[in-house]
Amino acid sequence: MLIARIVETEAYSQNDPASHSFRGLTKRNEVMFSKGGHLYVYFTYGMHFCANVVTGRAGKGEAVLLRAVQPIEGIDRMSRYRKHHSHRTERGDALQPNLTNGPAKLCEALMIGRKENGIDLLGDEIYLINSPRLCPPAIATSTRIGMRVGKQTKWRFFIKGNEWVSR
DNA sequence: CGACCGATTGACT
DNA sequence: GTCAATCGGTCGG
Repeated sequence: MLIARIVETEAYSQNDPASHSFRGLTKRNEVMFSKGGHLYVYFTYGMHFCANVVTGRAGKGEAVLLRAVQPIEGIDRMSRYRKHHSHRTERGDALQPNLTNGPAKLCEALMIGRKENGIDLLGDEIYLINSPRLCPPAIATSTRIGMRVGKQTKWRFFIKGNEWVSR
């Protein structure tokens, strides 16, 4: 059993030029158009996987990208699944964990890949559980990371000050 | 069919 | 800060 706390996300919707669903349904993004509560995993840059929680009604093409998680249980196994990583990395003057602080890193650490695309998150393989609700001041927002279009939309959400956030 | 490129990462100047 | 790795999806001809 691996347990991790989601500490950073980004939102994507169909009328959003940065979203995979922007140009409509394709083989690759079909899970993104499924009913909310499924896992949409995509392969990118020829080597990385990234995972999303589908959030909309069927046909809507809405999902939330998991950008960073904080290991809660099984951190030793996660560390083994991550191929090339130093435990900590620079962020300005400070050091921060390097295990699950990025969308492709967390997939590697949690062994999420092609096979996990389309998983029903209400099942027993991968699922979400509640976490104590955070008050708004504890959540920060910003523009999303790594895109050429849709840069201005502030749909990145992360726990302020959490050291497992990607940046 | 060929060309381009990406919701990234790690290594390096 | 820059850049290569590496390949499937997407689009134009």
